[in-house]
Amino acid sequence: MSTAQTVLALLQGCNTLRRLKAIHARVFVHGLQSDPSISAKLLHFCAVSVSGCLAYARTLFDRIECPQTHDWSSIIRGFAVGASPREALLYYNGMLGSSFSFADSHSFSFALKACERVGDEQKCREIHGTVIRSGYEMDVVVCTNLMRCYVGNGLVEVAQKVFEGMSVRDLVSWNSMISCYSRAGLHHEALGLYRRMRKENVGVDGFTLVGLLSCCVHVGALNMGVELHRRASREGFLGNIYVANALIDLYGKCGDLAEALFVFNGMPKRDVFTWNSMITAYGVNGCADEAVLLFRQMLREGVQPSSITFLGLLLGCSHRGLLDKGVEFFHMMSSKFNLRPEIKHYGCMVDLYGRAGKLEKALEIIGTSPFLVDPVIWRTLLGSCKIHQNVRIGEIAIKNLVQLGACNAGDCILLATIYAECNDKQGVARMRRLIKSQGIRTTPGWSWIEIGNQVHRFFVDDQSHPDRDEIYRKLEEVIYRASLAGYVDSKFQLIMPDLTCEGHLESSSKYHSEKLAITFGLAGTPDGTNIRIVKNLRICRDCHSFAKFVSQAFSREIIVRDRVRFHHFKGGVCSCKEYW
DNA sequence: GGTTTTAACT
Repeated sequence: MSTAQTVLALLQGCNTLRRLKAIHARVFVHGLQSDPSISAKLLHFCAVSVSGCLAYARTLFDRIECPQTHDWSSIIRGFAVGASPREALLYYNGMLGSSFSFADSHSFSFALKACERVGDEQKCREIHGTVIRSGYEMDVVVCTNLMRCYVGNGLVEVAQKVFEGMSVRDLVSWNSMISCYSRAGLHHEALGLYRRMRKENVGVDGFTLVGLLSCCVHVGALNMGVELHRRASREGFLGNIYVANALIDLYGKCGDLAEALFVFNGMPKRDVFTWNSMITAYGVNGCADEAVLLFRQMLREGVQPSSITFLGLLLGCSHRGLLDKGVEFFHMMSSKFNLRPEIKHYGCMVDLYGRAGKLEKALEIIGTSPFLVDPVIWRTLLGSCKIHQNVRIGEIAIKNLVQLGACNAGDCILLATIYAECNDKQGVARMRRLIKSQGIRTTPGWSWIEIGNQVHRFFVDDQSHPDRDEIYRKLEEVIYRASLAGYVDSKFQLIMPDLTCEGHLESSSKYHSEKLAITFGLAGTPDGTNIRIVKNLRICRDCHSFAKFVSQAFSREIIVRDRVRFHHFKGGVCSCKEYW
């Protein structure tokens, strides 16, 4: 065996930087430093391996007289995934200017990865141009990276164009497009892609299932999730821990705790995601006691909790009103587990104290937060002020929201409602003026309902559904039957009929989206079927009351997942016990 | 020598 071959063999088995340096010394002793295959191997190890060293890689690279394409790729890759992706782009530019080498699919892919991390939209387009000029436009891996890079820069439409333009797509490209839609918040589009995959007979793997399940969670598409669960089971993916974790999350966030627990119990191996998903599932469904029991079991089994574990626990405590327990967990984080509470944990504490009526204490928590205060935390406080009709602290909250430039119509409406409930007409008028003067935009409210595998979305007073005439006729009937059961139409009841949960101020809206969705569900599913609604905002008093009486009048269980929690309506009562 | 996956305060 020649010395060069011996060195290459040594490199093959090398797994530490110390060993590598020893090999490097040997390379010098034998005068092999200019052997291109050896320097390439050395460089690749230093730039890419976890036990490598980027600074050392840079030294090695600088010593290569005529770097070849794979040398450039290694150094670009190292920096692209490391601490300074900007530097990767500098090397990419260097490669383009070099006369010894040319860019190939690998170097393009790594440069795009760097570009995605840097967040340079212009550079992304520029690389795209070079890709086309270099004839790599049809390369599957390059296109996949282009898609990711565009989405990372907020250009999902361009990513979609790249995807549609591909002449050959492999499963990774499909999975990546699903992930791109998901990152852009276009969950419905991602689920639409799955329909296309079925039509075009593209199979699925664990990546596909996890991506799709996550989309189902976001839009509350339980039926679709159940179908994916069946498919996962049929095709042997239930042993995939990612898939099983995503299923627990799906069932938890769709209000089916029994099924979540069934998946959890069936897992031979669990990681911290598994425990966190199940604890959070209990938390969001208002089962704090179960969440705490599970947490204890987690510790008994020797799993180290993460900060997310505590978020699930705190969430559970605040929705159940377990003030002392929540405070205990908050302190336990740092004292027992060396975890620093993050801004979201402070948010939970504000919620916890606020809901319990301790608004001064909630305000104090905001003051002690070492983080830059965000709008969400003030909005949380404002929500508590609404529950406890506290004008003074409500005004502090809105002032801070205005200062942060984050005050939205929903916030103004919340405070206006507090004023109205305290019969402060001037206060209500001030809020109206604030909305007008600041040109504050309202968030349109919408509700989803899934019938079969189709998700139907309704806006307030929606006119876009093809069956709208029939839906509105049915709605009149539903309101009539609900009122026989005791429902009082809000039009005669509210102090401010135009200040409502869906944020419509100017034109007094008649039918909130959940009323339309519930009606559509009653008409479109067999008697006795549960009706599941997902809503982007909080449910308002009127719709809450409506849902209660409908559940009684039609003997249906109605499950509404609003922006923050579940309401299970059954026989005229709601699981939230009027506390939300 | 490369590409795709999960949970998180209102």
